[in-house]
Order: sequence, then C-alpha cells, then structure tokens
Amino acid sequence: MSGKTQHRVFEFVRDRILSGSVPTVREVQRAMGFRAVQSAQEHLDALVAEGLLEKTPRISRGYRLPEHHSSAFMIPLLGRVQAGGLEDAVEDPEGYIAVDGHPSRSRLFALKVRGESMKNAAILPDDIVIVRQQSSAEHGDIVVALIDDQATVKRLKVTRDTGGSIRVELHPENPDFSPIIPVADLHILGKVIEVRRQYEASVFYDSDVS
Amino acid sequence: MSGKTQHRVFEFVRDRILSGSVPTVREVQRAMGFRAVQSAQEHLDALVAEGLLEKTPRISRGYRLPEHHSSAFMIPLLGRVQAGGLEDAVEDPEGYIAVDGHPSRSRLFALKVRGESMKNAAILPDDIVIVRQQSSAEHGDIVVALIDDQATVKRLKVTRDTGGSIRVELHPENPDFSPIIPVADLHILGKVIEVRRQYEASVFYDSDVS
DNA sequence: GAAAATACCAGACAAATGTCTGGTAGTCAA
DNA sequence: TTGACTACCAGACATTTGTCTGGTATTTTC
Repeated sequence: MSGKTQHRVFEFVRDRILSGSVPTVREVQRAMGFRAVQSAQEHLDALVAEGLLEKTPRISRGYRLPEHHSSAFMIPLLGRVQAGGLEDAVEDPEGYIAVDGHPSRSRLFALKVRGESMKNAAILPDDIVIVRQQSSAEHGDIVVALIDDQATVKRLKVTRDTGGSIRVELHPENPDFSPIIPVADLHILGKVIEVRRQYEASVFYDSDVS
Repeated sequence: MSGKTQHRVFEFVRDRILSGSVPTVREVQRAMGFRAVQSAQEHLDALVAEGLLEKTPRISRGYRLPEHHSSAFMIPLLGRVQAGGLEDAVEDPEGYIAVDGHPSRSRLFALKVRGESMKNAAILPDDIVIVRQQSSAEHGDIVVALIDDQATVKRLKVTRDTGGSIRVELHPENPDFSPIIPVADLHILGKVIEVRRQYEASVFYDSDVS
C-alpha cells in the first residue's frame, strides 16, 4: 500500500464490500472528499494493480475483494426445517450470518441446534451450526439429517456388521440418548462444518453465589 | 410469493445478493429470459411489496435482503498473546475473520484456544474465541486473562469468603485442572462473547472401524 | 535544474441502469 | 359481455456510472 490516502480508500471500499454494498467510483470520491472522480478512480486502479482489490471492467459496483482477503459472505440462518427439505426453509430464513474461509460459497446454510443430544461433542442447545449442503456423508461426519420430519444434528457412523452388509447409524453424543438406526431411507441435508456459540445475551447462573 | 416466476426471480436475486453481487434490473431480465425490462421490474417491485426484498430507490444494484442490516466486518485473529498485552499482538495478526451482529466493532479480537481446560464448557482446543476487549468482567463470564505471561481462557468467579472480603478465581471447566487464585493483580484482556469451531479440515478417528 | 512520479482537479462522453408510459394477450369472476 | 387482474412486451428518457483526455501543483529522483 503506497500512501496513507490509498489506505483510507482501501479501508472504505473493503468495509463497504464486507457490509454488502459495493461502492461506486463516485461514492468513493465523495467519501474521500475528492473533487474529481478521477482521483478516486486512480486510487482504485492502484489498489487493483497491487492486488488488494479485483474488479470487473465496465460494470457498475464491479469491485471485489480477492479471495484471500475476505471470502466473507452471508448465508441464511434457517428456522424450522421440516419435511420437504431445504427449499421451503431457505424461502423464509430467520436472518443471515457472515462466514468466511469456506470455499463452497452457495451451498451453505446455518441452523440453530435444539436439544442436548450432541453435548459431548461440545455442541450445545442454541449453538448455531453451519452446514454444507450435501446428500451423503462419510463415517464420523457430524451431519444434519431429516428424522421424523425434523432436522436433527447427529454423528454419522457407517459400520459393517458380521454379515458384511453396510449399516448406517446416527449417533447422538450424549449417553442419555439412543442411536438412531434409520429403517427406510436416510435423508441427509448436509455436513456440519462449523459450530458457533454466542455468550453475549446468555445469563450464567451459579448456585455458589449468594 | 404469488407465482412461480416470481419465485424464480426471488431465488436468482437472493443467490446473487448472498454471493456478494447484487444484480441489476436488466440482469434479472436476462436471467429470466424476459424481453422487456419492465417484466423484471414488476416482479422486483412485487417482491419488495411482499417484504421479501428491500431496495434503495434510484441507486444501481440497490436491492437488499431484509434484516440484512448486519454489518459484517473483519477482526484480527491473534497469534501469541503474551506479557505486554494486546497492543503488540494486534500489530501482527495471524489473519482476519468475519463477524457480524456485534456492536462494538473496534474492540473485538479472536484467539485460538489451547488446551482442554474448558472442555466441560464445550470449548475445545483449536476452537476460536471472539473476545471483547475489557479490563474487568462479572462473575460467571468466560474471560481471557493473562496468567504467567500467557493468555488463557477461563471462567471468572467472584465469591465472598467467610470474612466478607471479595475473592476472585479463574476456574477451568475440567476436573483435571485446578482453579487459579491470582495472588497479585489479575490482568483481564476481555470477555469471550462467541466460540467457533471448524470441522472441515479435522480428521475424525473412530476405533470401531476396521 | 530537468525529468519523472505523485496526487489531485475539471470536464466530458458513452454505456449502464432505474424508471416511466402505453401497449397486448390471457384468465377469472360477476 | 364486461371489468379487473396478471403477466408480459416495446420503446423511451433521465440519471448514474465507468472511463477518458487533458490539466495543475508538489515532491522525488537523477
């Protein structure tokens, strides 16, 4: 980054892109207080030349952050996921959350965990799991599956019984719950690739305190 | 959502917005195969009227997803935090991660957890904690404190002993570890407000499998 | 000191873009 | 049949926006 103004331009553009609205050249101009469009344009060109920004020529708001600098984007936080799969649920998300560092941009969604069945895998109620959409998974993956018309988070186990036939089970990570052996078809919605838990609003209670 | 075409328009626009590039009216037109701009415009107007989209009039690519007011931004992921506090560590972050929904933009940083001392609080080694910088905290908060020139994540407990004097302890959430009762000054770096764990790269091993 | 580089400004033009008016064809209910 | 409604089309216009040419100071480099 050459100069100080350059840096300010970059910060402005990066913040705008991260917040979801790419600025126009003239918006950069105004934000920096330039009286000429060209001043902003030149800084932007310089940033592109330095590899800090990327752009698509001639299309409005065509600036992007190179992959390694952000890859941040928003994915839907779904409410109820029930029979019928994701299509309906994606229709009506509870909100959106920012993720980064994941390649499969479009096939991600987030879900709030219900119940304590994955407690021993350090996944608690109200945690948010980020899920990559896929219809199959491997042994050991934590997956979101549709059981009894309800989305549930479980560990997938694929074993081979004495007869040599393959056996698929969904294991909770909590001794109080029993494994689920799907009789019919197992509908896997996706694989959990990240877990998040926010403490901010939560209230901690400790009986030791008077 | 009125009709089927409406639905396709919404899906197209939503996917484009989530992937970071808001489409223009004419891009919607072309994607849908309309021969008139107005056809796309009307569908977009309808979606706005239904509350599925929001827009800023007269500005290009001015469509947004509702409740998308979440301003995502990047915070530094720190490497070693040692004596001397945060200042030095923030200088040289290992990288940046995207967060959203938190108000205190500038006073956030992220840290990778080492050790299993918070296992029973569902915080595992290599988890990433997002920390709000503050020098004091309340009973029950999970905090990052500087112990022996090393940043550590613990539960803060403030109790009152029989004499009535206040007693501050840092509790691990793992029976294999002992509580820390700081003799001298306790240097709190901040409060943990979020925990994240990524599974993507991790390898799950289960001895049941041949 | 001259040449090059930096950092900005003024003004313009063509394309992209949001928006408008006024159509047609089909469906559905009264 | 009529009228309302939906879904689309044709064409146009005013801004917005990316891009360009040509300028002026100031600083840096040789």
